[in-house]
Amino acid sequence: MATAAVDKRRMILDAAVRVFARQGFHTCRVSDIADEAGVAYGLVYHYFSSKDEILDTLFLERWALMLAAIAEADAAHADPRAKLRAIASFILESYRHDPDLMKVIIVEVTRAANTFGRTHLAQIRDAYGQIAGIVERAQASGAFRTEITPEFAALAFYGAIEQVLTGWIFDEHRLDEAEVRRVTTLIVETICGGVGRGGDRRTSSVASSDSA
Amino acid sequence: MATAAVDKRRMILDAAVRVFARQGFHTCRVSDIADEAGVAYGLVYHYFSSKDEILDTLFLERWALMLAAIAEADAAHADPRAKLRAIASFILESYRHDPDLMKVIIVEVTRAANTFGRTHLAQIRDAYGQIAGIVERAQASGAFRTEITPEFAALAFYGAIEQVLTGWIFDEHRLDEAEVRRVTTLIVETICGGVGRGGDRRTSSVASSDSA
DNA sequence: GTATCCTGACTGACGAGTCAATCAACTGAC
DNA sequence: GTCAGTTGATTGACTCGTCAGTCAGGATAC
Repeated sequence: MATAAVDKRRMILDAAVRVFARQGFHTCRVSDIADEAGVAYGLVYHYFSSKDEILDTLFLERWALMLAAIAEADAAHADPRAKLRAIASFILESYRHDPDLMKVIIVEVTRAANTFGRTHLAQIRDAYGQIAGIVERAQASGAFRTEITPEFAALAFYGAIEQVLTGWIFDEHRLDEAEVRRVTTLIVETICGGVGRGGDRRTSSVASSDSA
Repeated sequence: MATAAVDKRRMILDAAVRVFARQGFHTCRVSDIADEAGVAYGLVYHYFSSKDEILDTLFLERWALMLAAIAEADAAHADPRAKLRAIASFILESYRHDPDLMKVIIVEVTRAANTFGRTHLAQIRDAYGQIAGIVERAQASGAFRTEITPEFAALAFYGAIEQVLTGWIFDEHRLDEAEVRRVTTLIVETICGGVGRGGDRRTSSVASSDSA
């Protein structure tokens, strides 16, 4: 377990991020990853048992940070709006620091949990669940209105963020800190405040238009 | 161009939807599609020049309907909320009628927009643009508030819908008409009204917290 | 009779994963 | 301090299954 050994493993993972982002997981060859990492083909199989395991590792590493960030956002703030802001900010900062990695996570894993292991699906849903919990407690405390289910609010919140990132991903948009702040505000404002005018709220009409 | 010929082409496309949904585009073989369609392998290449072209065709067919539905929703209603409701309803109904097709569109095309033709990307963005246009005009007429940019509102709206569908896709959730109505209401209510309480609106704080 | 539909065996390329061999660092025996 | 022995890192040529796409020919319609 020499330092050099650890470095090579890391180099392969980092190279894989760049290659997956550039060519896509299915389209690229394992030899592309080895070449990008400046490492012999066989070494990839010394550290990973398969091409899939490389993607697995990248996702699990990143998602663990994500879950931790959500838990921390929940713990660090009292105001639910501040909690959501912290989560949105974390995800946008992740993209700012490593757009390739976020591209891989979103394009290859989040949307592809189909063919991939069901394990990832559980992890992803864990994140939604935590966000829903935040909303639920905000409703219980009276800070958020109860017409919208917590699970739905969580999906809309995460969905809005992912859609913004997806838009950026394909034309390799880079952000600065100011834009992260601006977009974070926009996301939280949209989900919490809505796009309609204040007087346009139809709180009572929700139940009536929802028959059966 | 006999009727039977048209039918075979259609049969291949329909079979491809089922196979792509079940196994994923990259994982499945062209022979799987031919088998599913009850047709000889070679016939697939009589009607389509490549495996990619099949997916292309499915996407373009569906997306044309999508764009038409958005245009119609815009034309048929005066109230912007009703317009958004019509669009959300159309997408959810599409899922209700053909979940496999929607799964393929969302999972395989969004994912492939990377390696796939930029044409699709333009088509997808066209839809966002139209939705943004609806929001923009609603703001001009005073129905929607102007703190949230139309482009952003469009992303959040579409993102929320896609996230809900993505959640359903992986556990093959089927809906009835009542649920379509219920979820449509939820989406429109979330995007237009927001999850926060009425008094929680921070209209003026948007500009102040957004430095630079 | 010819144009289009249809068949399925075949091919050629490609790429994931294997493996036998080399190298580098350390270990302990003398 | 050095040398055989051991363990793990590293290499890249090779194997072997897989599959997209071809093609030569048969069936069917008009």
